[in-house]
Amino acid sequence: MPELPEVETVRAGLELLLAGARVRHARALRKDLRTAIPDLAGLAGVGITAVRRRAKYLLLDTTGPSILNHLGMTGKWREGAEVRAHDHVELHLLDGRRIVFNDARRFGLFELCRADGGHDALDGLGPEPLGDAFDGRVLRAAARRHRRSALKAMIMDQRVVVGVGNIYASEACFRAGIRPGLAAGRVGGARLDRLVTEIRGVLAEAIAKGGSTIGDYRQVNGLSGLFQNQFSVYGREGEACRACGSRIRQSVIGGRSSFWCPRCQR
DNA sequence: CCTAAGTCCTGAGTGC
DNA sequence: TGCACTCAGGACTTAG
Repeated sequence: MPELPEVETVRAGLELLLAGARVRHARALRKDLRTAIPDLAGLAGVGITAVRRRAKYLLLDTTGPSILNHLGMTGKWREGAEVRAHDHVELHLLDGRRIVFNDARRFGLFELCRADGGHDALDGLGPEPLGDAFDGRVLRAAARRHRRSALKAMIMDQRVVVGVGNIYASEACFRAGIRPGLAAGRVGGARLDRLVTEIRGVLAEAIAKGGSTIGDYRQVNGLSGLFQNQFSVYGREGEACRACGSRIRQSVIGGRSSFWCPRCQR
């Protein structure tokens, strides 16, 4: 899926489309996402007040229930009257526009929040990586608990820190100079501090570039992201490291394809 | 046949 | 032994 930078880019685009708009009615064209889409009749007539992000989830606040949405691997939002394959939810606005959530692989989520604004899916999530609550102490504590698991798997654990997925985990480990497969418990505190800095840095840079387009991710306005052109290691197996010239290596760590430089990362 | 941006569940293993 | 947790692997799904 879209990781934090892609979700944040979609959030900004959706906010432009939806903030201040009023829903005439909302309808599910097919309900079979990761969980069944609930009855959306309660969205008729609501105003959309804000579009927020928590972790990789989007939250559409309304004058009625908030909408909780996850893009899964292939979830997309767009504006347009044309019905396409894998359109799941359409929001018909009072001004006549049709805003659609489409998800080919159906790993996404589209639900309504409780009356108190919460949702079970948001429970137990770790701190936002770009917020003050994420610091070296967070990773040091996590590394003690997850001491035998691979460092890369640890930073992708959404209970440890949110928003880091398979692409940015490899990129952050490269920037920090740490091998992604190293057992977390064997990485010293100073190196974990450095990893915090690099996670924040790579995510912030990627947001500034509109995210990374691999396959079918698009911004709400249909444009591709640009950060894929700046990858140091992801998807570059066999190519030369831009820092030292060594061949980038690939292996499966925690079930996910992972990339690193054998010389720059120890 | 292979691979893919995510998450959830299972069952085996670990440690108090 | 019991319990709570960690950790690896597979499942879900469609497209290229």
